[in-house]
Formats: sequence, structure tokens, C-alpha cells
Amino acid sequence: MMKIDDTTALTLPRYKWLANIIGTTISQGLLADNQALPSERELAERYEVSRDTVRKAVRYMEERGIIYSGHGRGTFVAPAIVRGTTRFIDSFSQDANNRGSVAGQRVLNVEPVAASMAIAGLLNVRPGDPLLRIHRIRLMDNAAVGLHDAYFVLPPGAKVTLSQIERAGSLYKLLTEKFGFAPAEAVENLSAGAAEQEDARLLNIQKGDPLLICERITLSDRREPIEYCLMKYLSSYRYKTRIAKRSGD
Amino acid sequence: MMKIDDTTALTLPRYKWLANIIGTTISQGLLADNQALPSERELAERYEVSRDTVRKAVRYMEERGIIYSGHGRGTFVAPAIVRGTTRFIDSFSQDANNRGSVAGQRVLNVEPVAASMAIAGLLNVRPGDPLLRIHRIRLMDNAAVGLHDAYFVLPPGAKVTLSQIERAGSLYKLLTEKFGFAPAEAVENLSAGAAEQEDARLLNIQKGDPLLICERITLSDRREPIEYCLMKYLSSYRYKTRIAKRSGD
DNA sequence: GAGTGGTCTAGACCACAGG
DNA sequence: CTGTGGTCTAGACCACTCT
Repeated sequence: MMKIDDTTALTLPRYKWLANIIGTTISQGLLADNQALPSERELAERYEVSRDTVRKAVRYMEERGIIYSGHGRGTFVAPAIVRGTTRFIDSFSQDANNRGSVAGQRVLNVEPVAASMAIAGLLNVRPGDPLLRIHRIRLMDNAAVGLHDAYFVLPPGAKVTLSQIERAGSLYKLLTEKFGFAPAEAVENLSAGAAEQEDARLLNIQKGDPLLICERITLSDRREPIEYCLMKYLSSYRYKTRIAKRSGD
Repeated sequence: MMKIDDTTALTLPRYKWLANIIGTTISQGLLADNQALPSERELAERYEVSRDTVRKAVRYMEERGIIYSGHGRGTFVAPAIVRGTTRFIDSFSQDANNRGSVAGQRVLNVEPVAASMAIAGLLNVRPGDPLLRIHRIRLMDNAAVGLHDAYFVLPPGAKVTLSQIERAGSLYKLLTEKFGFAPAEAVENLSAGAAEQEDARLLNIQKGDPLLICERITLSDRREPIEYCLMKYLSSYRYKTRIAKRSGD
């Protein structure tokens, strides 16, 4: 056995620790696109872990689109075009960072509301049950790019104020730390739509202009629905995503 | 060791074999949403495989959004709302099946073209290099729902005819079997846009109507770009996707 | 404390790619 | 033929959840 590791004295699993080392090397641009990595056996020896642990690190990075491997050929650095296209739940700020922009928001309204029949069905609560609604404009480099209309299922008595949200960098972080909001997975439904009068006013466009419409249901680690969010984005907004291998393996 | 298995005498890896058994049970509706599966140790014993093989099967299904697991709690059936939202490359026919609809197409044009500067850059070829362009209308239950304008990098001398495409159920299948086209991954870029005159005519809508615009670059197993496709869908079309856990693990 | 998933090891053999 | 990734095993211990 080795001494866990050097600087990252946290109890990080060894495969994630290894993945971080390799991932950092790649993100620093020290390895070219499609360049081969050392073989799994060599990595195992070099970092004093079992080959199976190396394989876990490799799979971990493959899932994230950082590297890919071919049977009998080797493991390689994924080209830049696919790196960083893996989506996460709080993807807006994420996306902004990837583009070198600054994500922002202007909260229009935060209020407790009673669940409508439509939303109650989606969130698995009874119509009339209390929800927290947060309506906001999303900004990118201080320019409005979209609208978010979110409805949260929060524990009774959870009180969120406008100033809290504005102080917090991330709404999700605030809800997670204060109210045990624990998003684990989300389902999104994208389509195109035309701007309504109100959308047009808020986004400073014309009524009828095209918008990217995204409906999202967020699920907890127990797969209970905890948020419904209706998002509308300007046509200049880009939603990047990565698609895995074919259905037949 | 056991006798591999009963009917599926193929040399399917044991973890996929196990995943198929469990997956079939779930898709047949024999297990309720969020119902707990037997523990990994029990599955290992029952199916006479090592626990590690069970874990591989579990991870395999987790990636596909079929099940999920919680540390110290157990493994559970993913709710129907998330099952089947994992996207694959040839997703159009896939989507159609999931909705109980029939995917179709009407090929407008298939012709060799010289790469424009814009497309050459994306496909990593030189401007003027030969590409195969396939322009078609996508149908769902015989109604037009979108336009696909695809540019393929194929081996020199590859000849594809209109009748071949119309006979083949899937264009991807045709290209894969005939010309070694081997898609492994794709990057998609979604946005909203307004219908041009030509789009409106083909889709039978008004100029300026909102469209869901999807640009895709498909990569081979060696991560070389092999297809660029510009897709435009009616606002009634839904693009469903699933998002994994947060960025912090 | 009992039971669960999560990590890790040290071997083994198979399947594929490339000279 | 050699080297690579892919599969599989039989243990071990840790970390978490629930009662």
C-alpha cells in the first residue's frame, strides 16, 4: 500500500484521484487531441494502484467525455470539440464558464404558490399543495438571454427571500445547503416556440420571435420530483450536448 | 462456472446478459417505479456470478437510466419518466418508437458535393474535398416534422443512390454496412430559429415560424468527424434528454 | 448491529489491433 | 506474435442507512 497521496489529503477514492491527475494534465493542454495515454498496466504500475482501479478511473473519464478507448488499440485524449459537452444539472453557470462568460440573474419574483393541477401532476403532489415559485431573467455578461420559471417542492416552513437568492452565487447551492434540496438527475424536454407578449417585453424582443423552450423536471437522489422549471431562451443561446454510442452497444 | 446461459447462446458478456434479464423484467412492468431490487450479493448468488460482475451490470443499467442506487440503501427501478430518455446517435427512429409512432423520410436529394469552407472546417477536410450530401424530410406517422441536411465523409468511390436509401430502413445502417461508416459519438448544438422561405414551403408552415434547430457533428470510433448534419424541427417536435448528477461528483 | 452499496486488490483469461 | 483493452473471479475492507 502507498501513503494515500501527496497534497490532496482528502479521502478521495483512488480512482477519482487518478482521474483528477490525468484530467488536469489534459485540461492544461499538455496532451494533444487523440494522443495515446500510457497503457492501463503502465498507469497501474506508475501510480501504484491495481489495474482495476485504473480501469475505474478510465471509465469515469470516458463517461465525462474526456477520453475514449478502443479495444486492442489503446486509450486516447478526446478531441476538444467533445470535451466539456457533458451536461450537468446546474448547467447554466457551467455553460457560461465554458464560454468564458459570466452567468448572472435578475430575480423577478419569489413567492409561495399553490400547485396547479398541471404542475401538481408533474411534481407528484396534490393540487393546492404549497410550492415555491422563483421567476427570473438569466443573464450572460449582463445581457438577458432567457427566462426561468421554477417551482420547487420544499419542506414546510422553508422560507427563501429575494435578497438571499441575490446574495447566493447559485440558487441550487443555496437550496441544497439550507433546505436539503438534493438534485441527482433531471429530465429535459426541448422544443421551439414563439415569444408571447410578456416574454417579448422581458427579453426585449418582438412578440412571435423564436425561442428555445426547455421544460425540466429535477429528481432527488430518491427519484422524487422536486422541481419543475420552464425555461425560454433567445435564439442566440446554444444548448450543447453529447450523445453516446449507438443503441446496439 | 455455469453453463453460460439458457437460450441466448451468444458469447454475450455475463454482465450484459444479466443486465438484459433485469432490464427485460423492468420493461415488462413486473417491477414498480422505485421498487428495490435484490441486493448485489443476492443477485450474485442467484445468477452464479461474482459480485463484481453484478456491479458491472448495475453500472451498465444506471448509465442508461434504467435503475439507480443509493449507498447503504439499495438499488431501485428508475421511475418511468426517466427511463428511455437516454439519447443515442440514430435517435430519430428511436424517439419515434418510444412514442409509438412510425419514423419515415422523404429523400429530396442525394448528391456528391464539394466541401464549403465552413463545413470543411467542421469535418476536418480541405475545402473542395468530396462529400456526400443527403437532404431529406423527416416524417412521423407520415406527417412532416423536420428537415435533415447531412454531409458525409465517405471513402472515395462510395456511391449511394436514392433508391438504396429509400429501400434501407435506416440510413446509418446502410452506410455502416456498405461503407464502413462507424459512428461512435456525436456532439449536438441546439437553438431556436425562424423558418426561411424554403423551410416553410417544405414543412408547410409560415415563413418566420419558430423551428428547433439542431447542428450535429458525428465522430467515428477514432474520433474523426465523419458527418455534419443541420436539422430543423417543427415546434411540435420534442427533444427529450436526461442529465446526470451534479458537476461536483 | 446488520445489511447495503462503494472501493480495492492480485491474479487470470479472452478478444482485438498491429507489425 | 506482442501489447492493448475487455471480462471475470473471490476475496477484503470501508462508508453509509436504517432500526
